[in-house]
Amino acid sequence: MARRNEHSLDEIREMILDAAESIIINEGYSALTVRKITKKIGYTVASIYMVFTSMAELVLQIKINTLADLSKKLQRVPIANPEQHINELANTYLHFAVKNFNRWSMIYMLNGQSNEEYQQIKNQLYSSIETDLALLVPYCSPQLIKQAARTLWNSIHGICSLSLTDLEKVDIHVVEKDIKLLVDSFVAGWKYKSP
Amino acid sequence: MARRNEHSLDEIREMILDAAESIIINEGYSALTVRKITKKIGYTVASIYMVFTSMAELVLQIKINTLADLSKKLQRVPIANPEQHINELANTYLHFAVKNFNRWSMIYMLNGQSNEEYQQIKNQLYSSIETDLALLVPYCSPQLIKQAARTLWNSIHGICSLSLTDLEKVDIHVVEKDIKLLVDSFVAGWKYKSP
DNA sequence: ACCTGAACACCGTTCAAGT
DNA sequence: ACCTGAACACCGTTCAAGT
Repeated sequence: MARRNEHSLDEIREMILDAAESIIINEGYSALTVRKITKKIGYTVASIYMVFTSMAELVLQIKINTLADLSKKLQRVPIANPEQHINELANTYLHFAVKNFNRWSMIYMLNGQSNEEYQQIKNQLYSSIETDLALLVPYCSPQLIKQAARTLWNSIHGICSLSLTDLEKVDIHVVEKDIKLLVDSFVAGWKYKSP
Repeated sequence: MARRNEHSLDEIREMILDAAESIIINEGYSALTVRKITKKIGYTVASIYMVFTSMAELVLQIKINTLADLSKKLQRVPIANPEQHINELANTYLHFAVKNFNRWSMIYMLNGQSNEEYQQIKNQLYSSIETDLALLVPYCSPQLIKQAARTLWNSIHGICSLSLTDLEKVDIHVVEKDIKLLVDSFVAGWKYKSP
């Protein structure tokens, strides 16, 4: 056997990514194995190493794709007054996490590799909030804006993360209210305390 | 072979937990295997199933022990004015996470099992903040106090979590400042917005 | 009753060999 | 050049058997 030439290497790469993604979506990250992926696309186990150096690289690519999806959703949030816009962004993040729970929770699994592209797309997530905060407190130094954006965004993530994983029986409306409480309180306090 | 009777089952259980904990501390959670644990204590692989039903149960027990350690540290934080006390608690949490990074990050690894004891000890973490918040805004309903405590604590965790894992080259002083910014802003805004 | 040895059904990764 | 088959060194878990 060998030599089928039905698909180009690029096509095989895409087939693998698609198969892996659907396994993650349907069965969760822990169910992802090389054997399951390659069986799904009709190739042998070893074929995956023609297009990826390791499982870790495949996983990183999937993480990047998920972040890209998320980033697109956030960019589509309509511009409004800053406070409302931040609340909308946070809510969009929460609902993305709920709807794409298996893909989303995978992003933050510890240990993970990382690369330039990954870091860059993560920084994008902060930047949208930065412009809102800059509008709220004019004359604030860019450095403080960056700090506030990072702090607030990490906080939003913390609420989503613990609320959705701790026990899934948490009502989503409770999480929505927690996020609103955080954003409103933080913004109000930050405005008040800033020059 | 078989039958050595050098140790009671309870002793073996403790030896296993100690060995597992030191593997996690030194090599990280991903390095933890049944074979490594049992080799360390001089027993065979199968012996672990005399005292634990599965690796998952062992891992849950270690998580509980870590949370108990953390809870003790938090309880030792001296009472001060509410705002200062919350800041001290948050800082204690951060430093526990840094010093016990491998044990701490393991607690929040998704998928994990859970039981009564685990949930109970997690709820303890919120309660210390609740009393502080109640002092800050008298006549606030217990329900809103609970919500604020949960929201703030989850936010603190989010900052620690993303800051420490995203890339460990983050300066701890930066994280300290982010946490202070969160706590001060949130508390100021929450006080202002509450009845 | 306590503990073992060996097996079972899995992993990710490698690589000589086949077309 | 593309792809395979088979092996390697691992996993967690089980269980008949030995003392």
